[in-house]
Amino acid sequence: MRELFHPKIEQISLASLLYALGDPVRLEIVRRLAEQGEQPCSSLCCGVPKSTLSHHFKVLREAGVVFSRKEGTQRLNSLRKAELDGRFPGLMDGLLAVIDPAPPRIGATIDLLGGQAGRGREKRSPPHC
Amino acid sequence: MRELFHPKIEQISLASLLYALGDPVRLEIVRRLAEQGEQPCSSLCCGVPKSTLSHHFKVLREAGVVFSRKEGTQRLNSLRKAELDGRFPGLMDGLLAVIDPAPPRIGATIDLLGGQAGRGREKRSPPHC
DNA sequence: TTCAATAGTTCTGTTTTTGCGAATTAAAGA
DNA sequence: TCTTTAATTCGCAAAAACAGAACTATTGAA
Repeated sequence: MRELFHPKIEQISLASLLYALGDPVRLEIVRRLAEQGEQPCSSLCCGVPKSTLSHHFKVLREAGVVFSRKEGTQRLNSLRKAELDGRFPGLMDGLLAVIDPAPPRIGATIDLLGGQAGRGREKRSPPHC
Repeated sequence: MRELFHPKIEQISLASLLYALGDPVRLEIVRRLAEQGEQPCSSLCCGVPKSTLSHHFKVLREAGVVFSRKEGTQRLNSLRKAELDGRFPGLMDGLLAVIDPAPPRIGATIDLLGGQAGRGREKRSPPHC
């Protein structure tokens, strides 16, 4: 598990940020990180294959949305909220305010799917999660 | 030029909206519609092939971002701002506030490109622009 | 009415992404 | 060292993006 690439916050464009957020799975990840703080990938795996989730985290990381640090055998991800707030004032708060929380199933693992659209591309390279 | 499909505003998801906005060309289109009001596709064609632009407008339209009406030989596009404000309060304003305007070239056609990332998919079908 | 011009769309082929299962790597602990 | 857990990478099939070429619709002459 090698160290991961994190773009400098001033390098990220609004389009690439929105692109990263334009997927229901990734949006749900962001919502949970905002709500629950730092989380390992594994705590969000429900309903999505690991390899796919790894891809989504990579997209989020490369778009500057999340920061990942190694911690033993897992990787802890957190929102780069303060940095994003500095780069795009008000954007994340406005966004988090309108994310409708995925229907909560009491005490259960939550299905990350359910949204209806949003896929995309990137132009960068390194891996993730 | 047949009539176009416009989703009901309550049908659109945040993810699909963000997906549509997650492309530098589309983001620039949105910025200009917000700034200049209703515009034909042709007024935004600079630097992007017609067929590609048509695709981008289709994505925006199907994501509920723009409304298109026929007017003679052209199609006039406008932001569905009020509806979007109703569905996702504050989101578009927050977004428009942080779009950095493409470098203005005085009196010239503006190159729509220049951003660095953001592509995506959709799950719908009908055409556009 | 017929022709030409303009605005957009659709078609088609190429390239890029995505999503997922399978195999792999890394770290931690018996 | 062997196992378990966590996550990445590989490889393939399906989908989408892009852009050029061809097509359709509308307008405005001639």
